[in-house]
Amino acid sequence: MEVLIVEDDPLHRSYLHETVRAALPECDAVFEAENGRIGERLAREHRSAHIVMDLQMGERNGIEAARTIWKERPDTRILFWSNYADEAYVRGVSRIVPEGAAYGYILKSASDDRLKLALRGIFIEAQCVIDREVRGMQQKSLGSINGFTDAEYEILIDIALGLTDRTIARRRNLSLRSVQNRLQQLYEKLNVYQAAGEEGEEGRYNLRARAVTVALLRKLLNYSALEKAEADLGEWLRSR
Amino acid sequence: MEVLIVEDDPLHRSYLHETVRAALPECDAVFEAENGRIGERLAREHRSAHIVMDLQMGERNGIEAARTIWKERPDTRILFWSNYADEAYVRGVSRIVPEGAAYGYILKSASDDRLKLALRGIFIEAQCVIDREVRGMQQKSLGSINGFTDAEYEILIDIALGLTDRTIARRRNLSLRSVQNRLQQLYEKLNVYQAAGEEGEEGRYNLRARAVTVALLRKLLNYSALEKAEADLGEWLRSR
DNA sequence: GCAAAATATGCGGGTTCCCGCAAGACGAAG
DNA sequence: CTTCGTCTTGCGGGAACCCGCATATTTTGC
Repeated sequence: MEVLIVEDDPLHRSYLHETVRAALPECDAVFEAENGRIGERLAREHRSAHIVMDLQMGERNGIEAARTIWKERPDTRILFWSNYADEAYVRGVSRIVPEGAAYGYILKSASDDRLKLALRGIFIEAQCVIDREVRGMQQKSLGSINGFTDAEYEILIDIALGLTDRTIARRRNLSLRSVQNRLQQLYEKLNVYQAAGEEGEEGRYNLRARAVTVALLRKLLNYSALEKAEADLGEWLRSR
Repeated sequence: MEVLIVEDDPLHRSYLHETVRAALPECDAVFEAENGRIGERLAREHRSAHIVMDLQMGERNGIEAARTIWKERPDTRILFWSNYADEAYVRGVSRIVPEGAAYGYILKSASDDRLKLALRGIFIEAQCVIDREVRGMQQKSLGSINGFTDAEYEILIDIALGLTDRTIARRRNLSLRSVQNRLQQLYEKLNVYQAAGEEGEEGRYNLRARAVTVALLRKLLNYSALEKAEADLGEWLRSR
């Protein structure tokens, strides 16, 4: 068995290396990549079937790397090992995992044993191993109470990018009023109406801008999600 | 000599410990704290004069911790050791460093030797040691071409928080029109006017929201800056 | 298949935002 | 003192935003 490690922090990389060696005696070789781009290349060259990957990397982040890797080999098993359980990351990952693929999501704050268990579970047993904290996020992002629809998430991204209502309507093939409906829906869910305060005039917010802030503070959105959204937008703009 | 380490990642913490021992043989004792709050407490208890600190920590980030520490003992020497050179961090740090204090800002990606040199430079020689990459940011944030005035930065934060023009005016003791002037100034500097595109109507942006996005993408703003700004806002709201 | 519920559209209006124009305030040079 | 540059404020208007109300259209559950 061969394992590929994709992680930009040298300390974490060598720690992962040791842990993989310790948890998987059947492992013959361990390769290391220090960012997503190199990770993609090595995965292609070695036909890697077992990958441990950080999500937050400078050159090319884990989600993008995983997407292209999975596009080429959907049965690759990937363990994401990340510092954060931001809803933006969790949503990003579950968006791209192929049907039936085995994968995992473990926090860096997890213990040695949890990590080792996850390594064996995913690479040997083909299970899905998701940390408790991350699991909570998944529930939320898939609906139910505090959850956000795809439609709501989409419009959140659009206003976060700074698009006008009209532009959003064109981009999503909607009427102006529908866009505004979704916005109202979003404002509702994000609790942006609270401090508007009637005639009190105290703490009045610009709903549109406030919604983005609240989403950021709640980690519904984060830098890497914004970055990706911006890239998508650029592509769309160029295509017309 | 005693050194206090404030860093939430266990791997980085023990690496720092070793490096401090290696670089500073005259060091008698090393204390460790795993977040800003504990760091503040230990600094107080041990009257620490030499501190190495991460900026990004869950419980209480490095900038806040440093501020309270420096408030109690302005001659404390602090080496910030961070993953990022975001302008938001750099600006945050240079805002709080006391007159004449010795401090440093080293990136985690720097080599062993750079870190050791910085440790000796700051703790023994009382120099200021700022990494090249970080230095670049400082130039920018202090004025000149691509730089932002305090006024511009302030209004950027206010719209990022989602305040209305009127609220901003009250908060900053300005007239409505002045607020809007500063906004125009900000839009100018952030290059938000480019894709507005005349009658073409293509890619028209909501300037206010777009400005925040651009600032985030350029790392003029980041999560921790937003978090702090939100706390400040809450305080101001309560005070009236 | 049908009723109920959710979602999408159009219209009209009040509010906020964005900004050109012009007039005062203040400090820095000359 | 004058003049220039920068900052501030007021006014007015066009555009965008927020949203209540009423009407299609689609989806869902039975």
